[in-house]
Amino acid sequence: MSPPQPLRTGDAYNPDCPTRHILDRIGDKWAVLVLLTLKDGPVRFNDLRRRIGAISQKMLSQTLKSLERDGLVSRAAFPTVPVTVEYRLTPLAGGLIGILDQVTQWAEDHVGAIMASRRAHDGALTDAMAA
Amino acid sequence: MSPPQPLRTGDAYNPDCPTRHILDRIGDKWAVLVLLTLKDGPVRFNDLRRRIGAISQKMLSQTLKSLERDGLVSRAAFPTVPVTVEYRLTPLAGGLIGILDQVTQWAEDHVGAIMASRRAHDGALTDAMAA
DNA sequence: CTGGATCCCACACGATACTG
DNA sequence: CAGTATCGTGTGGGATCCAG
Repeated sequence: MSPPQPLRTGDAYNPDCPTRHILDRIGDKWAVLVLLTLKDGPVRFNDLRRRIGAISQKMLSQTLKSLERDGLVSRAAFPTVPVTVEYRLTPLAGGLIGILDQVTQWAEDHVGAIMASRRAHDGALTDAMAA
Repeated sequence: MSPPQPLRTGDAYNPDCPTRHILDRIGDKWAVLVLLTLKDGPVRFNDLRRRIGAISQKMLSQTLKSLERDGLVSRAAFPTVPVTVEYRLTPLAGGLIGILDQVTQWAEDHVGAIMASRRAHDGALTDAMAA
């Protein structure tokens, strides 16, 4: 079960491998939150801000720009009186959302076990300290 | 497809929600890489280091500790002459690995489209500058 | 071999102020 | 409303040295 196996196919270990770029994007907490928020349809800038709540406008703007650059989000501006801008997922992002949903589902299903493990671990440490 | 729907069940937006903790863990680049490396069986500390390559021993140690605390990885030390330590996935991590595999698979499948989007985007910018 | 402890700095991120 | 620009800082994380 642990053969030599020098390096896997796509090999995400090599920083050169573009797969790492995607991993980094998934690793971006704000990006994931934004994608999830856009799941049910187009949302305007300040709406996104309010929905996510904790995000600063700088990070939101920055996150949206990088997501747009990656072709995961599209931007549409309407020349209304105060300008209106809508963000929505692109078809490309569709498949990713499905996976992200699985992640959040898994998280909801197992967060109990994980928190329990943390308490057990921390408790063991505390006990060791007391001993 | 875009009803009011004030807030989703688990609501990952609220920092209080423990689901966010899991998201943050997934958001940890090194943690994901470590989990993926452990997928095919137990691996020793320095083996992990070499396989991942770019990681510093500090981050590896730190990542392993937090994964162990979360009950996703288990540690086994053998009192051999130079001490030997093996890390392996716990059953709890099993389901997560499946999802992580989907992520890497998706990444491999769509990295081309994403890189193309980036080039198109950057090219458009460059053109705008030149104009 | 498996880590822990320290030093240190780049940079991610938040807060604030300003523009179209 | 939808951003951009600037500044200050907290800290993630690398490099290095040391210990069991």
